[in-house]
Amino acid sequence: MNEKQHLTMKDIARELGVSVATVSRALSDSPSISRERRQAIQQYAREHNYFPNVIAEQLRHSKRNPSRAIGVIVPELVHYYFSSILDGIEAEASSRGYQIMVAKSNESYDREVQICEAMLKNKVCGIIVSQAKDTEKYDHFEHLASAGVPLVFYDRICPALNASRVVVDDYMGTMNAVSHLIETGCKRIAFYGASMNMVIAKNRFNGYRDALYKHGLTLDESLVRICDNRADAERITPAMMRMENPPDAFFAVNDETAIGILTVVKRLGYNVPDEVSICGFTNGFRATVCDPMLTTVEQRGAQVGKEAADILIGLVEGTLPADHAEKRIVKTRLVLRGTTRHP
Amino acid sequence: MNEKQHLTMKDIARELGVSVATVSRALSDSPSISRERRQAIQQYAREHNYFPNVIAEQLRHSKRNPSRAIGVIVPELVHYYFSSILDGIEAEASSRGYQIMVAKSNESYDREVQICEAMLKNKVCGIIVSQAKDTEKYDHFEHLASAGVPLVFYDRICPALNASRVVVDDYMGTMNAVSHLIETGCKRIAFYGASMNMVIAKNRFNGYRDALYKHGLTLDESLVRICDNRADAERITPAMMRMENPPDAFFAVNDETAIGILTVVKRLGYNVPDEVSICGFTNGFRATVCDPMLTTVEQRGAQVGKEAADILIGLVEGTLPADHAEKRIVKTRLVLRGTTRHP
DNA sequence: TTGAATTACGCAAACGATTGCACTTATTTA
DNA sequence: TAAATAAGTGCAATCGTTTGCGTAATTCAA
Repeated sequence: MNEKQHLTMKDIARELGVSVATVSRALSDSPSISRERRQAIQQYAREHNYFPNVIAEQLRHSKRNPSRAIGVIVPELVHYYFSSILDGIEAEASSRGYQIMVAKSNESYDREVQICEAMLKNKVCGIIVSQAKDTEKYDHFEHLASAGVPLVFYDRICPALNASRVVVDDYMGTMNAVSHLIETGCKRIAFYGASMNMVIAKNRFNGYRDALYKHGLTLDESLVRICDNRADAERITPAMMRMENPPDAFFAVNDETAIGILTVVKRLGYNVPDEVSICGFTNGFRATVCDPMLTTVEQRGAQVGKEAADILIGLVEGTLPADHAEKRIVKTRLVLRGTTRHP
Repeated sequence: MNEKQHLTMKDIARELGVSVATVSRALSDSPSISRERRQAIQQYAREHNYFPNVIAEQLRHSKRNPSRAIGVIVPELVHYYFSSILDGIEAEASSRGYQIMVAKSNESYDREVQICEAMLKNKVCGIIVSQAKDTEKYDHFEHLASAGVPLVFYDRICPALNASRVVVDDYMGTMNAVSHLIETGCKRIAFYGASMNMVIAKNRFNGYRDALYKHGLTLDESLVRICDNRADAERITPAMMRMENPPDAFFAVNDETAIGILTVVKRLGYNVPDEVSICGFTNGFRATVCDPMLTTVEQRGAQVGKEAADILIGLVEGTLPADHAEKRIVKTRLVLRGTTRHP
């Protein structure tokens, strides 16, 4: 019933009394095989549902043709932004005939190194990666690069490496969002961001700062906090609101944090958005679930993934020169909802 | 700088003036090679960071050793439950030395067939799959099975095929949830479920029905609706509440739908949970974001994924007999929050 | 009829690794 | 001293394909 052994060209050749070479050529529709034989062989193959052994094909072609598997390293899987990116990568890859091999770094440097090794062994044709928070050494990436495996960074890029990358426009995204808060009457805007050693965190902070300056406001350090998750937001926000001159708006580095702020602010009896405005960053599932719904900066993960895959495939197929570092920036979009006032 | 060409055994052999066979044996630490040579070869390999070409290894071993890549087919990626499952699969797979190859069916039968083909070509050692909603033929799965590729279904199983599977206990999960609604005083409980041609939808409905019966309530068909997303929920719920004898509770097939109900019910001025109770199914991101937070049945996607990977690897490695159909059921857990009353 | 051109195929080497077998030395035993 | 044993290597086939080259059979032109 279940004939484990796949049919090979050799089998077909034996059965039809021709050589393996003839079978190979017939199946690739080479004109150097007579029409009748070609058709006979193709028909036999079809009827016995032959399909080529890619392993062998790849081995034969390893010099010229790379594999068609793209390695994707993602810090987390159960995460709106990252799964959107994965979705974008998968869509682009599959539409261009590539498969994706996915591994989760769990934000750990060691795991990241392991994964690179495994992917290299599995002969991926290239790797799309967002660095783990943990990662401060780049030797594993350099090693890949010198082994000729194209690398594309997304989200958390590696500033020390001049590699291809696609990021969202954190600076402008934040700048626009904070400008919107100011333009709807907010004067004291708090900023909850991630630790500044990540490039994206710094860019968002700069966008915040410059939006304030642009509108003639001053930066009050007491309104700036390191905070990028809900639990921390719920912990530190009450104190923030107890200040003698509390904020009238919050910009949070992601939706999750914004929701934490919203929860606390509502519990403390403030009206959102009239007394306190809140703006997040991501536009994930959560944004339309809370009450009022969250104004937030849409991060367009699927687009990021698509661009990353596009660059990688370009690098693999030689459309882009191998030594070229392609850098793309995906524009964000401010989505206005109920946690901010409207002009 | 960037020497594309990987170092092969042949290179090492040439450089050290020995045969390829000797290199192979030395690297596998065979005692039949003299200690000095063995060490010299190993050192040379290490210094020039040689690593074996898996393609070639696999070709050589294709008879005995399957590959270590697991194919995973998922209907959607940007989805809490499915990304949780993916997370569980990835964790189990990577801890046991396997990679995962992911593809998204987009709920389309045609795409599903394509993917199966691609995965077969890429010589995955087995496939973990949730059927697309669309799928009603199973030939592609049977084809895989007869090619000797182990198959494990999760979530949406294929009832016509006696294959391994892991599902959550939809029946008991729903039964317990509806019982909880009844025990906290609800008498008219509406049911929003998916189309009954999916097994999981039917199981959930049966759980609902039996919970009613068990508590001496009767099933009112006018309270049962086909509805599994937020937009539909927001569309049909107002009419539901305008009935002369409106429901005092809702059970929804997923959190998203439950949120839709919650939004409408709150807007209509009902108090949740005092006048109307709501229970969802999933326990995803949304559940803790809405106000009040959602009582829901936790679906434990990561556990489902882990079990599925465990079965598949068992099948691949022969721990489980190849013809055996292992069926596992993951217990759900009712998470009580603010949208239902507490005893 | 003969040489050239064309057609249709097979041979065999490659891709990179593994492994049974044979072979050369060196060492031991009788 | 001859023969048996052991230790250390190499040869060559193999996994399933692809492909340059050679060659037999056929056709064509002169």
